[in-house]
Amino acid sequence: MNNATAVEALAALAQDSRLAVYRILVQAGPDGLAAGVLAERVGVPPNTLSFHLKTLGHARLVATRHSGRFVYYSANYDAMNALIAFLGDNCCGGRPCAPVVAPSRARRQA
Amino acid sequence: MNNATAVEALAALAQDSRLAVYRILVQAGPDGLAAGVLAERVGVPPNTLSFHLKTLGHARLVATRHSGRFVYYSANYDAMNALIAFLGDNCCGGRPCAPVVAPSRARRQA
DNA sequence: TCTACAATTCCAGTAATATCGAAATATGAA
DNA sequence: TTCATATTTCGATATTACTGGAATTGTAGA
Repeated sequence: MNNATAVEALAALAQDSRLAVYRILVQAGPDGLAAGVLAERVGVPPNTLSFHLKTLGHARLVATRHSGRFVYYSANYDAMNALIAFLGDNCCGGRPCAPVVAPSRARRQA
Repeated sequence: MNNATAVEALAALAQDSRLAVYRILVQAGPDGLAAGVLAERVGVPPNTLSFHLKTLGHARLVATRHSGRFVYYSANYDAMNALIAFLGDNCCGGRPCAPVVAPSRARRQA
């Protein structure tokens, strides 16, 4: 993870519809949801959502799986964990501190 | 934390100079750094950085402390932890899952 | 008070992003 | 093949964001 990659991921999430989609996918789990279902749930036209899904995909925050006419989108958990680790990297210069932002041991192992 | 607040925080971080500043402040710890020091480290004019610091401040990601002619900026760790919790909320519908994005027990207690 | 310095605000130009109608692509069913 | 559905691409417009020079505010020291 580097600055540019992190900016791309953060920018992908920094939009109403895209953040809503991402959270729905995190809650939906590994199987994901079809593009049309997401469009209806978020309340935007399918073409507009397609644009946003492309943005999330290019940032590697979501993955796609094709099944017949449907395209299922799912959250990429590894990308989020890497982003969180990057944001909290070397928190407080490595000294022990109460307000830790660094990933927990469990998270790093995931 | 709600969608709009999270979007504002993510948008604040989704910019090269601002992300660089934020990470420097996370590593600097609670004492923070003066605006001028940040401008020099990031390599942008003071007025441009001031604009970016205002954006980070409005998103509550950084706090300010005045001391004489200097203004010290520091990272707001609570805001980041709240954002991370929001992003991983109800991961996989609450079912136990390997790729957890939800905050660790230690993080929630911080 | 006068000067120096830190930081911010103002302003204008430029660039990037969001939106959605219409058209195109692709798969499945009749 | 023909039709219906799912999704994406195209194109044009509107909105928002980034940048940095110049001017301003505020504090400290001579």
